[in-house]
This record gives sequence, structure tokens and C-alpha cells, in this order.
Amino acid sequence: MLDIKFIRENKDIVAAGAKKKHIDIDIDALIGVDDKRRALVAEVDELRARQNKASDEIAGADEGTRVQKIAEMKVVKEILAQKEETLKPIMAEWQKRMVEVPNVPDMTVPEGESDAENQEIKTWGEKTQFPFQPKDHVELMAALGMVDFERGTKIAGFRGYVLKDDGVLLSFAIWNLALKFFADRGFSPMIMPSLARRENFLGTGFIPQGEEDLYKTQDGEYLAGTAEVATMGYHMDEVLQKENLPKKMLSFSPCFRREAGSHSRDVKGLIRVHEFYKWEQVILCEANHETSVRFHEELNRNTEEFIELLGIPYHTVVNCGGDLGLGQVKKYDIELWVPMEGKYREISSASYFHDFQTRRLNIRYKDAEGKMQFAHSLNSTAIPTPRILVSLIENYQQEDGSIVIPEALQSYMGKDKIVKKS
RNA sequence: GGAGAGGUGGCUGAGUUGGUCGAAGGCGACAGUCUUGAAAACUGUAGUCCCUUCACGGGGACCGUGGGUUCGAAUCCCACCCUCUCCGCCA
Repeated sequence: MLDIKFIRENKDIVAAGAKKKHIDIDIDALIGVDDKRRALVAEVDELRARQNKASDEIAGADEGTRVQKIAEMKVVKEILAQKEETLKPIMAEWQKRMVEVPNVPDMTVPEGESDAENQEIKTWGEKTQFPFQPKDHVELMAALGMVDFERGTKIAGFRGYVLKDDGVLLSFAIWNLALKFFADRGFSPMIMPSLARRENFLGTGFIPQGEEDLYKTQDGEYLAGTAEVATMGYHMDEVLQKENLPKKMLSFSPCFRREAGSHSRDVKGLIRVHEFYKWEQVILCEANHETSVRFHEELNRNTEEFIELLGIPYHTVVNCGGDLGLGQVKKYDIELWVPMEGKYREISSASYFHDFQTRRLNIRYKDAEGKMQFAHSLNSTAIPTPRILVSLIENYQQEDGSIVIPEALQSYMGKDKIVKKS
């Protein structure tokens, strides 16, 4: 959510921002509704002032004036009720339009309509060359008994999978290494609920626009597709201590995604599944653009360094306007090399929001002058499993079908190689 | 799932025969006095949001949330959410 005052005073900037994001929005219509809203609120406030004044007088009046005042106020009450009735639909429309207004993307965000126009800003590592015919992760992992897709779909349906044996060990090794790696960088580890109430999703901007991608329970909660939702909800309606900023949190949670609208994409393997696990970095910091930018770079760099520790070739892209979410100011995606697809695949997404989320979630702090400020929020994937296994397995495969374990993971894995059990 | 109790300002906690209650008291916080310094004591300040004003100020809203009754609601009624206690069930 943006500040209505900001929208009114900068409607060209807001409109241009929406256009850059390829989001269709009618700012003038919003301002028109807001004009009506303001006028009516002013009228209602004035009537209430009369009512309050009369109410005080009635309390101390003699019987005669009392009866007369009450009769007068009955009329005022009627008018007030009418005004409030008129205000109701206007407020509803105002709310609806306000949550549709996208945050303004940064100047440095490139133009473009879809992820095809994201711009590569960095590459790391050499694309893995194999002196033999390499295999894909599905074949490798199945042969090593690390995964069972057949029974996975038997149990869970489309996109189901079961990790087993070395697949499990490797997952835990990655989670443990990530926990150590990111905690050492000042992040406080947390295990977050995936099942969360609607306001968390509204606050983070996943609702109303992304509702069809969420699983919903019969009791009205939703299953989160990322721990970002719960981690941001953690401080909802709080006033944080300025000296506790920045708050750096590292959240683990199962993640659920319906993948509505991508039924024919990535139907094989561990790239796109309905249920996975993720460590997520979340930062709340003071409301300052430069601070947000600095932490954004830091978040993204953290994940890059983690991937470098795993030794997997990657590149980083800056997402174009059309590939940004409603609240995002700027976003970097880190994509890992997947040999058998011959392309980079997204593993991480780092974005900052300014106060777009915190305004909706009411997360504030008092600045040095004692003024209330909405904090700034940022988040980035630390590491998702099992998607990371796709690149790890394919890049580290050997001619005999075994998988060499990256050095950093070996102590957590308890071995340096995954070989076929005899 | 059944029975009961309750949700008030940073915290604690009064207020429930509706009318100067935005809300007593206590604690904490901040500023000052005292002190070599600190503590203690004493004095003073202080909620959030919206509208309006150059400013001083003025007006409105907020006592879990949303409705209702009333001239007027923290106080009465309804629904929902949450917390706590007991029973049942359960990893």
C-alpha cells in the first residue's frame, strides 16, 4: 500500500511506475474516489462535533432544554446515518483501489514485459563440461535411490515426490550448512508457520492479486508459499525499538504453491513442486532508501556466496518492470546452471519494498526525532530445497552416476560422495 | 469437541445502575532538582491515526474486531477473533 497523500501529490510518478510494471491502473479514478471520501469524512466529522457538543449540554441541562436538545439531535442523527451510509460504498471502493496500486519501481529497474527481458548482471563459474554423456537429476537421483517420484504421485498426485536415503541426508546437510552460514551473518533463525491467516497475505501483497496460487483451508487460513508471509506477520501491529533495527531473520518453513496456470511447465523432476522447504532471509530496517538498497545488495550477495560455497555456476539477473510483484521496488534473481536443460534456473529472489508491506502490516518504529515511521522491509531466498538438488546433482555427477559432495557439505553429509548402493 | 472466565494506553490495572473517561492508581520511560557520580526521593512531561492551520491552535476517530440499541456506549445487545482455566482427545 502506498500513502494516499503520496499518490495524490505524485500521481504521474505512480502512474508511470504502474506502466513500467505493466499493471493497468486508473489513478485518476482513485483520486476521484478519494475526493468524495475526503468531502464526506469532513461532513461526518462536523456532524459528530455537533453531536458531541450537544451531548455534553444534555448531560447538564434542565428537563425542558433537555427534551428540546434531544429532539434536535434526533434529526442530526438521521442526517449522520445517511452520510455514513453514503460513505460506506465509497470506502469499500477506495480500499479496493488502494490495494491495487503498485509500488513504484526503482529507476535502475530495466524496462520489459516478462522474465525474458530480465538483464544478466553477473555470471560466476564455468558452465560444467562433461567428458562423458551426462544425465538429468531425475535419472541420477532415481538410480541412487534418493527420490521416488512414482510413489510420490501415488500419494500426493501431480508433482508429488518422496525424498529418501541420501536425498534426505543431502537435504538436511544443506539446511544445516545454510543455518550456520546465514546465522553467522547476523540472522536470527526461526521456524515459521506455513498455515497463516489472511491478513498476513494481504500485508505482504500476496492477496488479493495472487490468491489463486494459494491453498486455502476450510477454516479460512491459507498455506504460505514462502516464510516471508509469516515472518512479516511476526511483527504485525508492533512499534519496534529503533535500536533493534535492522532486524535480520532467517526463517525456515514448508512452502506450498498451487502453481495454477503453469500446469504444462516443468512437469518432470524437482524444479516445480507443490510442496517444498525454504530458508528465507527477511530484514526490517529503518525507513531510508539508501539503507534499503544497501541491505538489498547484502541479501543477494549472501545467497550468491552460499551458492559459491556449494560451487555451482550461476548468474544473477535484475528483473525487468513487468516481472516485478505489486509491492517490489527492485528484484534480483539468482539462477543456477542446469546442465541437462542447458540453461540457468531460478533458485533465489531478492527484493525490497520500502514501506509497502509495513504500511499494510502496520510495522513501525520511532525515529530519532520521536516520529513514527513505517519500517522498510526486504527479503530474499536463502536456499530452497529440493530445487537446489537439481543443479547440485547434475553439476556434480560423475561418469559412473555417482555424485561428488561439495566440500562445504561433506561434514554435514558424513561422506564425500553418493554412490549407488549395492 | 464440552464447560467457564476474560480481552482497557509501553506494561500492570481501575472503570460494567450509559452522560466532562482518551480513560484513576501503580510500574516503566523521558526531562529537571538533589549528588563527585549513581541510586533513592521530589517536580514536571508524555498515546496513535485522520482533517484543518504558516504557526499557536481547533475538530474527529480509536478501550480485541465488526454490527446494533440510544440524543449520547469502554460501559447495554448480537456476531466473530483471540487468550486463560477445567474436562475429553492427541504427537
